[in-house]
Amino acid sequence: MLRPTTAAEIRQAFIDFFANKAAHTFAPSSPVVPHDDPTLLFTNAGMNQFKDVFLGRGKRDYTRAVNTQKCIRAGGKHNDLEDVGKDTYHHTFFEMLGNWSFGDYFKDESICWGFELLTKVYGLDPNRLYATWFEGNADAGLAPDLEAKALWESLLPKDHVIPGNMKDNFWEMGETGPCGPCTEIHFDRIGGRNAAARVNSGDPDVLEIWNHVFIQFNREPDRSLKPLPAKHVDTGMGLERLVSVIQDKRSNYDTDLWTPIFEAIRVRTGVRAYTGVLEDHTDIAYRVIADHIRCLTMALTDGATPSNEGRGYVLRRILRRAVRHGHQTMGVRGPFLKDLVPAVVASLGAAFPELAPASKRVAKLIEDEEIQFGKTLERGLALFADAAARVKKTGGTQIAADDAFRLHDTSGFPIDLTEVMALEAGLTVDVAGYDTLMETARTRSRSGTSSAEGMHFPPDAIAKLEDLTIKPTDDHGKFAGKPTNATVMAIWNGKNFDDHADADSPSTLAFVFDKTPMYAEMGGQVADHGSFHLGSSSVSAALEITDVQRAGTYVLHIGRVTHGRISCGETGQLMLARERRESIRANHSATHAMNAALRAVAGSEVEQKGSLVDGDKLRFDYAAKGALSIDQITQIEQRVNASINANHVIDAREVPLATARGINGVRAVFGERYPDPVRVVSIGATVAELVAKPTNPKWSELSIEFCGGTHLANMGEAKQFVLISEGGLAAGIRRVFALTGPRAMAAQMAAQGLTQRINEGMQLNGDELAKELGDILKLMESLELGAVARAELEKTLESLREKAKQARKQSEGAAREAAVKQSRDLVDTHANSAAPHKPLIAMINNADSLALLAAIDAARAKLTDTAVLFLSPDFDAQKVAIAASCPKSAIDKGLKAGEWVKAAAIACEGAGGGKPDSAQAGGKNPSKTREALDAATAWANAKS
RNA sequence: GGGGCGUUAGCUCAAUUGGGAGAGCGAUGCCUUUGCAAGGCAUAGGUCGCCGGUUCGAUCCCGGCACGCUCCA
Repeated sequence: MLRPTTAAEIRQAFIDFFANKAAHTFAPSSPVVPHDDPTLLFTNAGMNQFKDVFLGRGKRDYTRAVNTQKCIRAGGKHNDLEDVGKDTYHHTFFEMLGNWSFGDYFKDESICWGFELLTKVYGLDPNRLYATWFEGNADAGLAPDLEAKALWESLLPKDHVIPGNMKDNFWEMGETGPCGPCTEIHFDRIGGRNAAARVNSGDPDVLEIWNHVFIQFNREPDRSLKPLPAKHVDTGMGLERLVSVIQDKRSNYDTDLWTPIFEAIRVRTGVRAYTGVLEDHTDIAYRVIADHIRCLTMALTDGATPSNEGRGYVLRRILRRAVRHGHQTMGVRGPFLKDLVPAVVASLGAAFPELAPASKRVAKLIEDEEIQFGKTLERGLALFADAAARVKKTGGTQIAADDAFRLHDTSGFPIDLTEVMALEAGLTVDVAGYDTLMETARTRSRSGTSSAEGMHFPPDAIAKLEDLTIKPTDDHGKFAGKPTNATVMAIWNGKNFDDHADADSPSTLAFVFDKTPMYAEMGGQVADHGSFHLGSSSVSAALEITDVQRAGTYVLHIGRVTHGRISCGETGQLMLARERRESIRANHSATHAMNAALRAVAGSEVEQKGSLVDGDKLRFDYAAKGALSIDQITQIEQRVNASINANHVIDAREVPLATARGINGVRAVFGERYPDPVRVVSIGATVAELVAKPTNPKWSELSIEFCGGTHLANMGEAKQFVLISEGGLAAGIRRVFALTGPRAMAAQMAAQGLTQRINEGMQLNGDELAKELGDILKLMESLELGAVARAELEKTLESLREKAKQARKQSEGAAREAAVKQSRDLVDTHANSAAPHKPLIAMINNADSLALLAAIDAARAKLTDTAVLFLSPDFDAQKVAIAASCPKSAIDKGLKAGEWVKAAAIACEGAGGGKPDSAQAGGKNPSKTREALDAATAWANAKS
């Protein structure tokens, strides 16, 4: 057999070896974005998709598996982001080859097959291989793994078999959970020597290539270890490293996994070719950009989007790092990463067929994000220029720490970027001060976090229930949801199991029953609420249930005992909150109908990204290019309501997965794994009809989804459907909210009422108009309204707004004119008086502060060298407006406007101030206007 | 989840002890020019994100909310 040499051949050889040789099932890589595990930022190990098996919560219909898993290590616990580019082997995205045994084979087969694959198939020299085994740990009560040691000594020279400690050779999944010893296979790139001492020493020429984990214990909450009944094998071998070893390259980046991508970068940017030098800036940029574009292409293909939080934020940072290296080192301007996507698809598209169809969408996402970053970059550059200018102005040479920090904190400029820019400007940066600020910001951010933990039900609790031979909860009644006689099987208080629970117990408890009619939170549908009662004629004890969760095969009913005592073994009646369930059903069925309508109206490329159905509303997220138009929203509503009016039948039934996938037009959520058989929910035809003729082209017009939720029997029960809002969630992702039933009808009524009010409002004038407009705007904010109705109302409101604005301007203008006219009369009289340079102090009627200022302006235009003070009482508002203006000659004599108005204001129980040449004030007692005039006169006289 | 920054004319942004909201570009009109490019003059355009509070007075201070950017976890 020919030795595999290219990366593609090496990958395929691994899969073929385990599939052909030892009957492993090829389990394709799960998405790099773990849609169903919120605790995980990205898929970061091959075992992620089998976590439920190791935890004892799930099963597969095979016991041996093999694949190459797409992994990302960036952000979160495993973060290799900062190291990428600096060395030969850190990557944000990489492939992990792995083989698994679920309670099937163990150490013997795992080690021997591994050795055979490496030496016989890949042709590695056994004399360059080293293996480590777990030496044991007395403190932890762990025996040495002599079995692994003996196996290796039968395969390798004895001095190539090395003991290892807890840190290197004992693997734990988390604080608690499955764990066990592991054995690592290392390879010496140099050869012809004994490199045992270099193993695990950080020498890049002696590297770990394959880790075999033997899961045989469960770490209990009390830190003790309990042997597992079913032992598992979990192995992982980084493809990029393996390829470098087989291709005899000293760096992962020198293999055929990277060279085509480097070439694409060279062509696009026009820089010199990659030379593989570690410290060289251009070569660093090559490595960073190549690594990051692989990571981005894969993550975006699998449904992630760059955003400002969570995994989306990690991706945004990765993209910006790549852009920065391109700009700074390679001198690229404008979006360029997007042009590298085809190179990644060409490189990995055969192994991961999902890449090619997504490539256009991915390139667009990347381009949008690059453009967006361009804007932020410009703002930051302006900030930096400002900071640098300030430094130079004061003759300094160092950018201040808080400037550097602000650049980082508000514009996302990493400190090293600021340093480079400072260097170019002939400056340095106060990095030590920056670090201090960074640390205080970090602690402040941390101190703000408060963790409120919900009901925790660890895997060992599930195991204990199994030990007590408690049967899985029978939840077949959840779709019918009828009151059910159920027996209490267990009561979990968050830490232990109790025999009974009393009303005076303050804590929230989780109850396990033998059967239940309640729906546990799943698939975007919230849990039922309900209650459990003991006693036949009168209720002797009651449990109020506010949450229902699944834990393995059990259903937890979470809530508190409201009176009496409930003990294990007792039987009572379990009922769910009927009305709430009804509206959840209506909302869920409407979600399906809307999904189909959305696809019909906005095009088949809209892809569901998630949904949430509760008793109040339905929420639906989907990937799409742009916003829905009002017209499209109208069409969607019409389609769903047409289905309601036609009273379409809704049917649900379990169907073998293969059959179900064959139904024309069936919809499945991106990245979701489905059980077999899978439950199919269809609207407009029964599942039996679908299965009878799966290829019928008519089906593509119906709503057919895989779904485990509760639904109506007929669409007519939803009564009415109204889409209330549509908006963007992140780039490329839209979110809509909608209502059904009574709430939908209420939204329509509200819209009608508002339309009428707006039309009637057009008859109003002046203050009444302004007040009505304010009331209407407030109502529009607080009411649930259809998106279409809202848009129409906004349009209608436009003219009302315009009218109110005109009315306001007109009344302001009229008041100003009246004030100005009075002012002119006063000025004429004053100018013709005996002492035209004496301060003019007078009262104006019906002038607010703005009109008063206009009156002052008018006076100043005529009496250029006379101080003027006007005031105007308003008895309705219980206010006195005061304003004054003083020419330079008066100010020189001490007649300052600010102090002048203050004197007048104090006399009418107010206050005020302003600049010497112009000032405003106000009084609170208009009946003292006379006193204010007198005070102003007296004060002015004292100054002249 | 928590922190920081921001939201001012159609666009890009100014505006400090809290005291009459500005520039540039764009728009409109007029002028200059054989025409173009351009130039000159003038004009319009603002609930200073929304709501509340403090104050005689809030774009500015305080609190809440919305949206955007950004950092930390």
